[in-house]
Amino acid sequence: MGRRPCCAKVGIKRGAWTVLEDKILSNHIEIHGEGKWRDLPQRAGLKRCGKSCRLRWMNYLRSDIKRGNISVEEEELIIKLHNLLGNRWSLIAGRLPGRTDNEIKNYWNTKLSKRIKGPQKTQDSTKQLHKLKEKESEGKFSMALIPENLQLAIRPKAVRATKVIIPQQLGHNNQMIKKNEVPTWDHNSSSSYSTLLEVEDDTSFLMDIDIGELFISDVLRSETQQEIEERNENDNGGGGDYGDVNLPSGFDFIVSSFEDFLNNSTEESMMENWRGW
DNA sequence: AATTCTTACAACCGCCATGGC
DNA sequence: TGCCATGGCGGTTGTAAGAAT
Repeated sequence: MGRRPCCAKVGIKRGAWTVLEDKILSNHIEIHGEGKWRDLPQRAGLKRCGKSCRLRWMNYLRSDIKRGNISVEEEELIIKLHNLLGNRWSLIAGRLPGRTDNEIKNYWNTKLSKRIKGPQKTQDSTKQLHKLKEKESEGKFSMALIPENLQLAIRPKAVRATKVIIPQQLGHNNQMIKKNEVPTWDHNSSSSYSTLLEVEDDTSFLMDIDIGELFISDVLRSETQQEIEERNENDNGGGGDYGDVNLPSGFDFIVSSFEDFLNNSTEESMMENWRGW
């Protein structure tokens, strides 16, 4: 049994929406509210696919949509978030009030992806997984070689954004450090406490993203716009503590936390703590 | 002025997660 | 437990407008 198509393809209008169609759709949603998209066109008297109506409403007609150019601040945020989240446009859009996932995706594809060129040191998780699976099918690699707990970090697609939580930070022996508490952490890197303060600022844009949605590798490879530019200028092939990945200073603390977390945890406690974060 | 190329973005498509039954 | 409807997501395509030739 096949899947029922979202709408009958015959007699359905496609392409650009007219002003009249927009008005009909807006009026209908104002009166009846969102939802029941499949039946909406019939109820509203539109010759459109329900999915198309939803998209038009979500991406264009909603009153809370911000029109106009994307500001420098927004752009910076998009870049940061993209480094951390990859092509999870809806998650990124969730951090930019008034912007839609479609808009950000388009902006990225047409402007930012070209600007941030240079050798791609990283790939998004989907591609990573795809490549690994290819290698596996060629017999050059086995997924079994990857510890099970790390396999969990390779996820082909974003799960739905749910709650947004900032992880508590780990101190020695994985003890949680309460927010606003000066950590007793004796970190070897150039800065411990100062880095913590920086991190709190630098990650403020992540305040309501569930860190469970991030991969360790995502954190490891996150770059700020400044660093991207520096890398593009120098393009020396990198170095640093993590192979050819240039680490942003602001993430030292998080990276160290993850390292301690990985080094000092049993598989069970790891999963427990991870979910608890 | 005409044609070609590029850019920007709206819209479409297929797939997947979730929830109700 | 499985099926189905629904909503949502990310990738891709289509096309209008502007720039370049």
